[in-house]
Amino acid sequence: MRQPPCPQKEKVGLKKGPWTPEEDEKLLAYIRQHGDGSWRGLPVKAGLERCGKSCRLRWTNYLRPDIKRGKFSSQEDQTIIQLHALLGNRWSAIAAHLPKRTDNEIKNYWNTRLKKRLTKIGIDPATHKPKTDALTANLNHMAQWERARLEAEARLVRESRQQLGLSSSSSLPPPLNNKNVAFAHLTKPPCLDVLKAWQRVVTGLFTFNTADNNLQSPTSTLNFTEEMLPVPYVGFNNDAFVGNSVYGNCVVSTMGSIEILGSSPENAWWAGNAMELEGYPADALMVCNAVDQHQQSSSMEGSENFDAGTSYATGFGENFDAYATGFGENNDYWNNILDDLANVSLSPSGSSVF
DNA sequence: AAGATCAACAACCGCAAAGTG
DNA sequence: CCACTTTGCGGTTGTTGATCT
Repeated sequence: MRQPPCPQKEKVGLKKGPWTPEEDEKLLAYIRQHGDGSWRGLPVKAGLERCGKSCRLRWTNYLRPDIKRGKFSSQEDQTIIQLHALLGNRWSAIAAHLPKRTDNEIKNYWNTRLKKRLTKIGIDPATHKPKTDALTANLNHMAQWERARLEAEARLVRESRQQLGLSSSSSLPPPLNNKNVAFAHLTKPPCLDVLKAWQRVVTGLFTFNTADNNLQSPTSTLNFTEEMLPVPYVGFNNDAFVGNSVYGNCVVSTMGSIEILGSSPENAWWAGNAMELEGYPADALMVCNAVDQHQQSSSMEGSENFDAGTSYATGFGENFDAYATGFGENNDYWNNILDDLANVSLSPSGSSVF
């Protein structure tokens, strides 16, 4: 025979709903004097018109002195996501790894924030796998962007030709003077053939090497063949990637291997479907559908979270819905790009890379 | 300014396992 | 072993304040 969930609730006069400060003080005073436990008889002894279960919940989830309240840190966010990928909705087990946080608080935080955040970036919070429809949406978004870029590029090429006195139908490329090189820099960021890049993701050419869909441990290794990953990828230290249920910081850049390590509390991390673009050197490019977990930047331009010194990045994140670019400070890299561009024709479309 | 909607959080409910006499 | 109580857990709902229209 099962007891009712709250044995005293049949009695009239038992209070429900939010606790008042006076009730909290009564409960605290009683527990200070007698300790917790024996919840059934506690309310009467403590002078509370509550059921014992309600008192226990209030104590364990709110009044206990060893509870930390307030904003979750990015480190805690990461831990929760990692553990949820591993353990599922076992909130008490997750809470055991987060000192001073209650399972109820973690559960609420997951349901109201983290779950939405993952959904927003195209990760199914139940499976921790990318959602196909989200990938398609991203692809459409990026296709629009690519189309706009090509149109702008074509327009600028037409304008530059007009300025140089060439007819629009001329098949001859304009002379490569400094002006054209400048245009090349502005209108033809290298290797932005994102459609092909994303196609590689969608068609699964670039797969993580987790045996199943669960995170096996806080440290995993992702492997690629050289063919899949023709350029060494330099992970930005303390960047994190979310993909195929893998979370962690990408810190290794050896050919064909990306190692996912544990988190770093003081650094921002990025969640998204990230990949390098082939054909450029290790410190070249990445496309990242990103979320700034620190929620401190409304744009990725100039963001210190990217290794801006050597990277060109494009992405759209939680706090903004437009592409932003972050040109680094490493002029050598961009000078090299300009040198490359000086050696190719300024055709209005197409990339020299793909 | 007022009502509607949303987000965040606290609390409740039901179930099950563990404990006790 | 049984009947009952206590405790723990996870899903869900209710409340409140902020934001939007």
